[in-house]
Amino acid sequence: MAQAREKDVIDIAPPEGGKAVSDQLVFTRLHAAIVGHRLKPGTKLGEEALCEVFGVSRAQIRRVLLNLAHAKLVELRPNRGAYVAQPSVREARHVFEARRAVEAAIVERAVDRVTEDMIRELAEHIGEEQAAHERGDHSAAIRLSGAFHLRLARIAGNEVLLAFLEELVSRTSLIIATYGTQSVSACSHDDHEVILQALRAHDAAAAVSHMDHHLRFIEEHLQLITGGESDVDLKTILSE
Amino acid sequence: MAQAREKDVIDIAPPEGGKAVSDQLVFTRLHAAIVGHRLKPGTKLGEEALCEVFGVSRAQIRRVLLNLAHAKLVELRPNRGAYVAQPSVREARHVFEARRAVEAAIVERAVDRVTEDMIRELAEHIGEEQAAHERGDHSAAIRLSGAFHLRLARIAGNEVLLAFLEELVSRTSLIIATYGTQSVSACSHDDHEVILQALRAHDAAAAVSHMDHHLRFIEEHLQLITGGESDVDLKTILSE
DNA sequence: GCGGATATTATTGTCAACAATTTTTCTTTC
DNA sequence: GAAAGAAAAATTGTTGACAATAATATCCGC
Repeated sequence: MAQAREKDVIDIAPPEGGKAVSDQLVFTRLHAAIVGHRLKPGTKLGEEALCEVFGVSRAQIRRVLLNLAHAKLVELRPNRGAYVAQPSVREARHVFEARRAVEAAIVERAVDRVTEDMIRELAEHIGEEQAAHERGDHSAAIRLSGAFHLRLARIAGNEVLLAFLEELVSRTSLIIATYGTQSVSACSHDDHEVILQALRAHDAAAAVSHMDHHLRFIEEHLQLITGGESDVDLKTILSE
Repeated sequence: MAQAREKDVIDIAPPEGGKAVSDQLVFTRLHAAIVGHRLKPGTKLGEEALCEVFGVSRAQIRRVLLNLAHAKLVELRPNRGAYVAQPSVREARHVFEARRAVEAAIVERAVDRVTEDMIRELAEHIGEEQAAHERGDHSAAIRLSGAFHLRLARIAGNEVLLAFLEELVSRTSLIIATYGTQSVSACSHDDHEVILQALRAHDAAAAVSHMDHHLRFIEEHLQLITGGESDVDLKTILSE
């Protein structure tokens, strides 16, 4: 009887299918932790540990880790476990190059589709970004900066490009965690304002150009010195 | 003793971990079957059936289906099973729009990096395409056509853009399976030749333009009439 | 004979125990 | 005391049984 009551309580507690939601939830939490620089690149993600943290089965954790690996945020080493990915310099450059291409396409389409309401919302968003920055909330600043780009992608109205950008924004955040200096997130926060101006003027060429410069600026302020993975070089050098 | 010997033999037989390979192999086989139009959109992919076909466990099939779902070739309906995806008209248009953006970026970079050897290989490839086409080998023609675009992506030298295009090419093939007419693969097969000419001349603007027209041409020859999912429309209409 | 409710079957989803592999710890030897 | 080797512990990978859900068949009343 006491059991029956307890079961009822449990049934009420999670309003929607307790299991499927849970899968998404674990993913989101880990995703946020990695993208928010709380889980640093290279950190081991032991299955048992994650099971205890989230109170779920290993099978579920395993599925989520597979999804995170697909998002390139986690690296799965066979028989060795899951680790927060450590993007190489090469990979970082490719991500930025791809981002410039994808965001150029997005901005071009956004210029055509943006409305007055959207511009108002974007301006508001930039306000939040600056607020987070002024109060020194790094974590929020990173998140909001990415969110701005994703808003443009939604305005562009192409779900495939949006999905691509979601992946690229997340990976960018991981790249910044790996190679970023303090200055990175500190600078460039009114680049968004300039882009918004071009959008307001429906000037596609200017918008694309500003976006391109914005992304190049961020990339240039990373420590992407080739040969960062010196131990690998040493190995190949010493083996002959 | 006999066991030890047998173990050695086994260690030699499959050069690389028999299990991990198997995972990849099942994925590749299913991927090829879907992209090659042998498994039509909407086909149910029962777990038990796949287990028998490939002689593997359900857990493995499950993992592979998750990967195929991530590649957007399979749709996983909770508690209902896995089905070959049926891209909507909207989705198809977004895929083509994204492809134009991604391939423009790829071609721009390929123009700068292409060498004489590569141009020779591409010309050879186009020859194979035409040969497959002339002998009426539809399946090979589709595959080779996609492969041509992926070759350009490899020449462009950006692994992220390559991964994006791999996804888009596969999805395009599924879109053609869903909305394609006979004419689609029949036409446009010397568009590749024109693109190659622009590459040979290192004319970025021309290459991008030709690629754009090539992709638009394919898209236009699909039956992407909006409202193709008429049953959905009926439902919403009749419910009020 | 037809529509609806119920029982049966088949299929998907989950879990816990077991096997295989890697990492760590503890000897042993020089 | 350090290096190599072996035993132990911890962790990942796999399998098969069980639970939950959806699809199908059967039965009953009209």
